[in-house]
Amino acid sequence: MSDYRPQEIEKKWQDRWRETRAFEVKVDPSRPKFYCLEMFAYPSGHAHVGHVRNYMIGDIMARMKRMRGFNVLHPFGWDAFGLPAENAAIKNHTHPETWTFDNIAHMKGQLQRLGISYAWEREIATCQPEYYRWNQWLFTRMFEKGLAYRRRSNVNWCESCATVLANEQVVDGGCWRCGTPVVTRDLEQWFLRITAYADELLDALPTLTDWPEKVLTMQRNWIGRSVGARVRFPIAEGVTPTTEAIEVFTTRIDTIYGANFVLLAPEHPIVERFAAESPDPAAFRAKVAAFRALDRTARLTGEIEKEGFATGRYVINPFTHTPVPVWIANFVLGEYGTGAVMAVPAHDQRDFEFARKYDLPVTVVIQPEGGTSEGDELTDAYTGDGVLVGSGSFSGLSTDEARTRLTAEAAAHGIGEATVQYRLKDWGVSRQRYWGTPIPIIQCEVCGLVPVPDADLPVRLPTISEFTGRGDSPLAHVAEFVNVPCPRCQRPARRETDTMDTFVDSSWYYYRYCDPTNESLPFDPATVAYWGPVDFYSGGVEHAILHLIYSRFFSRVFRDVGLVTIDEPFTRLLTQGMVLRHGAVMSKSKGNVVDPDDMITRFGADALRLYVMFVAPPEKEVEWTDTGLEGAYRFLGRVWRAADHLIPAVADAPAPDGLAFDADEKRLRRATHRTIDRVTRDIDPRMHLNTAISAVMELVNDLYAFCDIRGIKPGARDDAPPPAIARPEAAAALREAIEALVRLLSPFTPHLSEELWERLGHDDGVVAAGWPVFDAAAAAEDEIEIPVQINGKLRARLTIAAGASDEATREAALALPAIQTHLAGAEVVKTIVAGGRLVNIVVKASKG
RNA sequence: GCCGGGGUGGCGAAACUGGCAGACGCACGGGACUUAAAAUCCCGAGUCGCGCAAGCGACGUGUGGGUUCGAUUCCCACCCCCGGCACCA
Repeated sequence: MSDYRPQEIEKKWQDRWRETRAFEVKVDPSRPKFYCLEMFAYPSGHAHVGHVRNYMIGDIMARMKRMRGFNVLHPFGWDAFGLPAENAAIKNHTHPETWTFDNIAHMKGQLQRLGISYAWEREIATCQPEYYRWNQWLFTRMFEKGLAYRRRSNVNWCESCATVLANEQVVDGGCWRCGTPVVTRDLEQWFLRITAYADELLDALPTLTDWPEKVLTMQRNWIGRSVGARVRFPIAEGVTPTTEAIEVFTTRIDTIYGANFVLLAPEHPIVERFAAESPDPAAFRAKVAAFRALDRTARLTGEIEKEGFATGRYVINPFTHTPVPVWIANFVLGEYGTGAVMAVPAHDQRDFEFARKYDLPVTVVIQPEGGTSEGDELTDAYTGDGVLVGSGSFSGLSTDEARTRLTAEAAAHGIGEATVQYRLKDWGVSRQRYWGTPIPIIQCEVCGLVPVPDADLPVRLPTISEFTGRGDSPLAHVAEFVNVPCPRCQRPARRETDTMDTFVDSSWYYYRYCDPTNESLPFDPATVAYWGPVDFYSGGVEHAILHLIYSRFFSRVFRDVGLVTIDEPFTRLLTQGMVLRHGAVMSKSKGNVVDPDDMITRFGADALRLYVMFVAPPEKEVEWTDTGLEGAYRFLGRVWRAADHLIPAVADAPAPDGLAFDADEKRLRRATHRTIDRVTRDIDPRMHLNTAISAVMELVNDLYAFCDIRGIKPGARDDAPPPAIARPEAAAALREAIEALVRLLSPFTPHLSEELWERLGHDDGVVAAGWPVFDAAAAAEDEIEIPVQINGKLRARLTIAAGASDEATREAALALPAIQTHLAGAEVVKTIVAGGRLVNIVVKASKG
């Protein structure tokens, strides 16, 4: 018998897990698999408790599933490429690789001290050539399929990070990493054609039934499919159409008879020609330039005054056959749709405001159900559905029907067609930085863009010593890297010097864990067929539209190159809440981080794990409190004292089967088995880890209450003699409770549980022992206490045999003295007996 | 504006299918042990009123209505907080 000394037992078990490679697994088709994964970590240096909460959540799941007989894959690794390593190199003159691996070593130690049950043999770091070689391999496959392509375009540029950002990486107009406002640059860039999968990515969302609604909504918004039509408005010479046309995209073709003018984005290709052909090209161009110079962020977020000017040109509305003016407007986006819109001021709020501002006509073509309106009288656009008016032969149709009919009509005349437009753009993956995967392409003057042959992969990142952080891609300055013969014609050629976005690395790492050392393929298809998909994936919600949409895309690319057969990589997703301190997210700059190592030193990893899991459900944010952690530590001391002190007294206890338990012992056994049931369901599927822990706490309280009644003193000091327990039945019930308790707690507090389990005389560990088995008979109540209400107000409690008939329950309730008192002089209207749960007597108040 | 989540004691929270609101814990108060303190063990506690007391009563889950024998839970309207999207035609 001894005190609870977490530092000793935690070290002991962590050493043992490492020595026995306790969490290593292999493919075993005879057992059900469970792939449990937490989003891997960027090796920033130190993990704080906000980061490690996520690893704890996954570990609870992994450890519980292991005990329940699953073959559990629970790996970990490092998202090891990225800018901070390079920035640190610039600042401290250390090589990014040194910085990265030093950080990995430190953080790995932190995770091991937390007792997270990772299969460390499978650890990967994405900056290793053995890993990024397969980024290059897949990029080549995508290039071959036309899914990776290069084009010049306006891209998002972060001045501070000196690199391009994908659309997904622009948050509120700023860089997702550093917040610097994003500017536009015109660059030659590599793109991955995620839009080829846009429909599939959207349509499969409803199959993700175990994802949070919030994430599904965010992805749906991000993909932003809108169904509409393209319609061509011929450019007019006077009032006659020419053969040239401006094409618009609209979701409201039903309003086309009310299209009073057409608006062009300042970036629209025809703008320059209109300028050149205008009476005063210089003034025209100046106005366009002013629009284009508007702050990009403000333009995208709509925080600008809507302005425009007439080009002096007209197009013919192809349905009304009347000329309408063409304006250039600052709020029309060049990169969406066709960069031109038909403006229907009566039925679009933006167009309405624009028309009123510049005194343009407003023609009503949709009447709301039962209402009428005139363009002159409108104070707002009517954007709802209704019935068409003033729309030629289409008048009288519903908006819904009109959309179909007008689209068909346009198609029949070759002036338009149905089309689908996405907000989602192709993924720009070129980065003008060093610490990333080299893009495996060689540019030859004769052959064009030629992929590096698979046999020559990986294209290794050359070691460079100078990091300036200035200007273009660092690799462009490494002559030996850049100047290579063309793989096809052997003439001198140049290597691509940009590196890949690090989100490429994280888009498929979960498959690599299944087969992390494969040297001939990214992974063996049969191995991934066994382990995949990830059954339980947890991480921060900040990846809802970055990592999680890219991964769904990559998983499909792997499917289409024949390496996997599933569509969706993650079956169940949990987005964990952040840990706050003083109301703010922990960050080094705010100086409010809690270092897990400090807490482990003071209270042990088990107490830290228990506290973080107990304080709130996993999805919720939590506020860190030291007193809460102390409470968890106190509780574990209480568990330790009960278990360790009683072990000698219960060591020889008989098995519970067939024993004649008395009332107290039965009550304890009931508590034990009810707790097993509750904890089991609370962890999986409910993931209410906080209530699972409170159920265990209640069992501990019940155990102490039992000891109190029997005069057993588990809380006695170290030097007290072990208590004697007279009845073998009592010892049996106690041992059963302790053994259940230790195992129910073991996903949360693995070190403490293993230690107590060993001290209880088992030498094969809690995993081998398995999850405690619920015994419904032992959990059953003989008698139950149910509330008795009068008119919904609690008036008395009734103790009655479990399973009593409704009639017997009713009579017993009515006979209670407290009920009799309340019923005096009242008339019972009816009595509701909710089987075994409640009695409610409905009365009418007596008059007078 | 649209979408999603939420609002419950001093605090973190619980209540699974409409059935005892506040489990469990933190902080707090009392008792036992101790020369004393810490630790530990036991007990108490939503608010208000009456009572010396055991107890009794009223009120109580953001606000207002509704459905129901019964509502934290379902419906309608509204207020507030958090997250996401947003001039996307």
